[in-house]
Amino acid sequence: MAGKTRANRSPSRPTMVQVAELAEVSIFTVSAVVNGTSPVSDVLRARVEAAIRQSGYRPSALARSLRTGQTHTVGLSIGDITNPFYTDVVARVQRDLHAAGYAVMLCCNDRDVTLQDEQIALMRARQVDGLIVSPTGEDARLKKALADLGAPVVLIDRVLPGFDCDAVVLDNRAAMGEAVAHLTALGHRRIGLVAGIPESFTGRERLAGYRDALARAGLPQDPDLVQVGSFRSAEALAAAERLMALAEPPTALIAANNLSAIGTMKGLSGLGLTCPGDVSLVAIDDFPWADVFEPKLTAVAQPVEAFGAEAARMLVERMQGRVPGRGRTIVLRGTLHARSSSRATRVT
Amino acid sequence: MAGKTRANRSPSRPTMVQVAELAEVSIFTVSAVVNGTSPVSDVLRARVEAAIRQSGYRPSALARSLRTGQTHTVGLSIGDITNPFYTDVVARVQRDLHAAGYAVMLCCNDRDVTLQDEQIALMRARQVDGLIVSPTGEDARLKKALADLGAPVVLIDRVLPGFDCDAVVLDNRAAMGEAVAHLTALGHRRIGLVAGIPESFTGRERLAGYRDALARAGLPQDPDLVQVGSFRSAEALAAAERLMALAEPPTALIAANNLSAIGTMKGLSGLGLTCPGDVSLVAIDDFPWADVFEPKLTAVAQPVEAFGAEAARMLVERMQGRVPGRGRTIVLRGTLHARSSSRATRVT
DNA sequence: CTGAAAGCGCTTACAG
DNA sequence: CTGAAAGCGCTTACAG
Repeated sequence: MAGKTRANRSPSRPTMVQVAELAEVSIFTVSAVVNGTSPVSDVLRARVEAAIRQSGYRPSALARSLRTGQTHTVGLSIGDITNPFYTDVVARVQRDLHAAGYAVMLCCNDRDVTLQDEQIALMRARQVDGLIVSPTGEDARLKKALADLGAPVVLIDRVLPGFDCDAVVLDNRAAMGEAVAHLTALGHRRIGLVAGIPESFTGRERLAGYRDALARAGLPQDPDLVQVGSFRSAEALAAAERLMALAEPPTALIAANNLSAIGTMKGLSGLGLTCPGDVSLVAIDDFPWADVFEPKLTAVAQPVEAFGAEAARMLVERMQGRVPGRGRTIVLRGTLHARSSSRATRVT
Repeated sequence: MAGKTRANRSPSRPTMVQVAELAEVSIFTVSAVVNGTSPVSDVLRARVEAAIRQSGYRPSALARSLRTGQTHTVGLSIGDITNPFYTDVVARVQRDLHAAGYAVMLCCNDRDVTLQDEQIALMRARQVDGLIVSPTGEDARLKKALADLGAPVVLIDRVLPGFDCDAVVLDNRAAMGEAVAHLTALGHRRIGLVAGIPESFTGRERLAGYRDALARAGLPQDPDLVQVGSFRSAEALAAAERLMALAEPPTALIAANNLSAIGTMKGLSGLGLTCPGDVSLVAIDDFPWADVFEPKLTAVAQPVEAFGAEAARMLVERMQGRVPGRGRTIVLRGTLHARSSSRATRVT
């Protein structure tokens, strides 16, 4: 081991001018070989390359961006990275965008609209070339902030009514339809919903999907069977408690997302109820460990990789100006994984 | 709803010069009121503020950074955001750094050393003011890249032998010690380890902690009882299979991290073994759902929030130049949560 | 194929 | 308290 490497501020890194002087060429020539933007004779090229190696020159992305107006940086704004759905999406977006030559700036607003506006302003100031956002709320201020960005925007998971741009969303109604159909096929007739945020696209769509599916199955709509869990564990816990406290409690529950499923399970165990013994449970969103721990959660898995890949692809297309015109919406299908948390009712 | 807001490239945003012209002052005055960097008379200030409002002027962080040499951007380089430990740490780092006025650039290298170097080079080109990194490998090239950064570095989770900088790590030996002590107290004498990466700081420390604890308990060191799971689910699955295939299989297993625990559980269920019926299991790293699904995983929880908070705090101190001198290492303690995945041996 | 020069949008000594 | 001007490190017409 060659002694300790010490972290220290480098004493002003070499600039293009210095490389030019070293190589005894003009700064233009240096730029031309660095960027391959203009043909350079072999002699000069060799001199420049030697000078670069010798000086340890690295171009300043900052200066380049100021000149070109492009930062090759993309903003990624979500509510909560801790939600496994977003974690997976972020992972894929980061990977694909890096491969396409873009860095990603991550912002989590924890569902705080003000923080969200602030973060978008921050990304605007830093002149991101594009933005992928899973919007919190549907405020006019948000839409204005996005429009003012002056860069293409791709929405993930949620659509923003009244704002035209690319988006990639789940077929929420179909996903909910599968969940309900799975349970009715098992004989369930009272199916409770631990619902999402009513003010969000996903919350509304999943609720609508639930209602549609009940209707298709010829089941009545009982408002008591829908309790808002706000896509959060603690709220879902309370919602599950309310559902199971009904005079005629449901025999099955649907959790509107991953965190709701955990909260619902907590609520049940707090009440001393077992799943699927006392109630069946189906969730929208899958977990990597759902196959392993008990009850093995029946879930409608979202194609998280596709979410990230499609969002990154569409954004890159827009940033490169390859796709003019109005926003495109990609609708992805979920996949039901039937496991042990849902079972047939005893009396059919 | 006032019609659709259309996402479009703004036709060149207003500049400081334009604001100055509008307000009929010098560009210096505009800068002074924008940054509060120099006192300005009330009359001029009012004119400037009006001009800013009227033109919708927003300063360019890019131009400012080029001048000042500070980007107020921090790099965050980790192996895999999908690992819940890093997810939580990233969440906290992002929050604290944003509060301190820094944006964060996220890079995941998926344990690819080459990709890691590339991403560090990318962040260097973008002139990040600092870097938080959970290093993949301990290569000399990596240490050189970090030193060349010319900005303070804070290590998370892993220390880099031969590179002096701030770091925040778990007391891995103590954590392992607690896991082993918990199991020996339950009467276990053959305790298998689904070990981490031998070439990493955490892998080595946790293994050493396991060995020390066995010694303290007066138990023999059986090399067969240590199988490498590489901190990954698939490898851990195979390691668990090897452990349970021993002539004299262990009565308890320790998984070296969260993903190893999931892999170990998969391995067990593949072999038709139950936990804790056939084997007990203790993991380093906790899960938010560990209290809810069966078996409820006994785990040594890492203080993930503290990891993020301390790393962010130390980096900010360094970036502000408040703390000169050699690297500081903060060692955090884990907390054992005894749950149902570990139980007493039948014959004591 | 190569160079001298303007300019991207700011900040900041230096004068007044 | 205010202004004119240099310069951060690049790219890119414009000439030759």
